[in-house]
Amino acid sequence: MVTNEVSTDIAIPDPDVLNPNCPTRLVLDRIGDRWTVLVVLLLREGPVRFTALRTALGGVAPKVLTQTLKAMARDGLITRTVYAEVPPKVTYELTELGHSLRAPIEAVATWAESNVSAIMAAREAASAG
Amino acid sequence: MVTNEVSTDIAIPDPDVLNPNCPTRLVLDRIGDRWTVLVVLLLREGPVRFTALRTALGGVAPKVLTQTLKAMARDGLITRTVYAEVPPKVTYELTELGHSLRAPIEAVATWAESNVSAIMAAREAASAG
DNA sequence: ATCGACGGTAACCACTGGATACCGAGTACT
DNA sequence: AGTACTCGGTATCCAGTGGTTACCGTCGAT
Repeated sequence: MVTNEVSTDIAIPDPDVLNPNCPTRLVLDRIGDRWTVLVVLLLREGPVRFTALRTALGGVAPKVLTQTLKAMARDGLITRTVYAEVPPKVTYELTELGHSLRAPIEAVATWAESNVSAIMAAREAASAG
Repeated sequence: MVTNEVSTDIAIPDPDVLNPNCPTRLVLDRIGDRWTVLVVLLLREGPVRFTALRTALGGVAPKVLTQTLKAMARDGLITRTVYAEVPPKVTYELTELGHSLRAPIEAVATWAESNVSAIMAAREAASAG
């Protein structure tokens, strides 16, 4: 009586990412976030300041970046460090959990880089035909 | 005058995913899409019909699913096959490109499944504190 | 003649991402 | 002394996308 009563239309494969009621969906939502992936990539080398992130991301609205960072911090992916200085200094850094996310994210990024041309070609063909 | 004048705040790492002007961003947008990842996962085993997808995804709005599938087809990730039957039958299937996306996506999905508990814990701790 | 299956489209709403303006503390400049 | 500037945001408003519900077209079964 553990996970026997799967009564949906389709057989649910091993990973329950596909189960709408599973919290893994929340994780996918986070990763599906427009900026989270990029932020992880940017924090690879170490702590980065708010404005540096903003610049590197190419002009995200500050509100949105704040939202993203807050959500990531809440989920334990990054830590936020405030320095009692003026002008203010705040840095963000990957936690261990955040670092563990690097590998999968980099896999996706690498795929993206390798296959952009194919995708662009398909897109052109679609709009041309 | 090739790529020597990196004059941003931050050093831009090898992958130009971080370059806002690079089409890789488009790819990330596609992957960042709420449903694309799930669709790829669902199409692993072979062609699947529209309604089956819809059911398995747990009640996506048909409009949104159509949008997602159209975008994926346009980008060469899946093919759409219409059968001249009644009632209508349409199946979607991963292309070779789509299959190549499986590995990175499954890496992310696996990570999600392994780390949901940690994330949920962090989230609880955040809301409790 | 009507209903139902399937794969959508049409019209409408809500929420989130985005752009812009502004703030507050302190320091350097004039 | 007054002003401008830095940094890390918040406040306000707008747009675009995801989401919901209703409906369509075809044809076989009832």
